[in-house]
Amino acid sequence: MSERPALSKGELEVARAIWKLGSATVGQAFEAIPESRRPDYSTVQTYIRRLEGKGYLRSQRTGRNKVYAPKIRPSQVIRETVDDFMHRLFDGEAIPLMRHLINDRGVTAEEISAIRELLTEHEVEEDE
Amino acid sequence: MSERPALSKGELEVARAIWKLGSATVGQAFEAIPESRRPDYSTVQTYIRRLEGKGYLRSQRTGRNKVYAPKIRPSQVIRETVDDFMHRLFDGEAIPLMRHLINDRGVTAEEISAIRELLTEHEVEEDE
DNA sequence: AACTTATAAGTACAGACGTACTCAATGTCA
DNA sequence: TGACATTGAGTACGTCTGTACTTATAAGTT
Repeated sequence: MSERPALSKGELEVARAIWKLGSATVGQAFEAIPESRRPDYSTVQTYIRRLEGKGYLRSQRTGRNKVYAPKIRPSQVIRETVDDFMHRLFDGEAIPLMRHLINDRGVTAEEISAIRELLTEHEVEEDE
Repeated sequence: MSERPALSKGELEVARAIWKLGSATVGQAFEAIPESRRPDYSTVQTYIRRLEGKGYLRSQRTGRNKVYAPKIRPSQVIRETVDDFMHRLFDGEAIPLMRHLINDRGVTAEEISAIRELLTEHEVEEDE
């Protein structure tokens, strides 16, 4: 089961940019990263190279360019990443994390309603 | 604000052990880590040394022993850690993370009720 | 007092990571 | 066609991290 090395922070940022675009060249990924956090072009290049090495992306040449796309579904990567995090900080249990999010942080009334809706939607889906 | 270096995985595991105990010697922290994940005693020692260096723990001698205790409130560290994570994976927004927890993972009916209760409790508190 | 054990303190070391420079090749526009 | 921009590929390098060994010392035990 999933023995890819985990994503580092920098790699994750870049991977997310590519996920959002669907697929992208280094330049496009670079542009897609918010300027405030954007590292050097060559750094992005390095992250992408490593991402491909780790098995998260695959590439395909188009003329002289290389287009990178997810090799593993982003949703799966996200799930694994959240799982790992939840294990490390909350013994793998969702409820304590939820409790933290709800209590130890300023949740607005709207957010509460939003969450309630999520719950209801989820229940309905489950019923089908 | 908070310019401590972040916790590494190994450091977090050990820090959590100490948090749970309130304060502890290296040996006690070592024992408190589930055997399955427990590294060498000296590794725990190293993590603790680094935790103190990073400013997360402080120590106090008791005879020939050293007792380590949190220098920063665990709740704060947890908040910062969750925040950082949320930023890196969900642009800092709680709702998408919640949505993920609720939808993209098997939430049981009981968990849903539990979450509803959390929400209600939170609202009540807020009203006081 | 000698032996064993726990703890402290220091050192080590490879691999991961953040970060970027260099150079070469290809494409574009004046 | 010559200069500039973009991209690819390779290289570099210090710090952080996981992981542990070693040495010294203080305590408790026989």
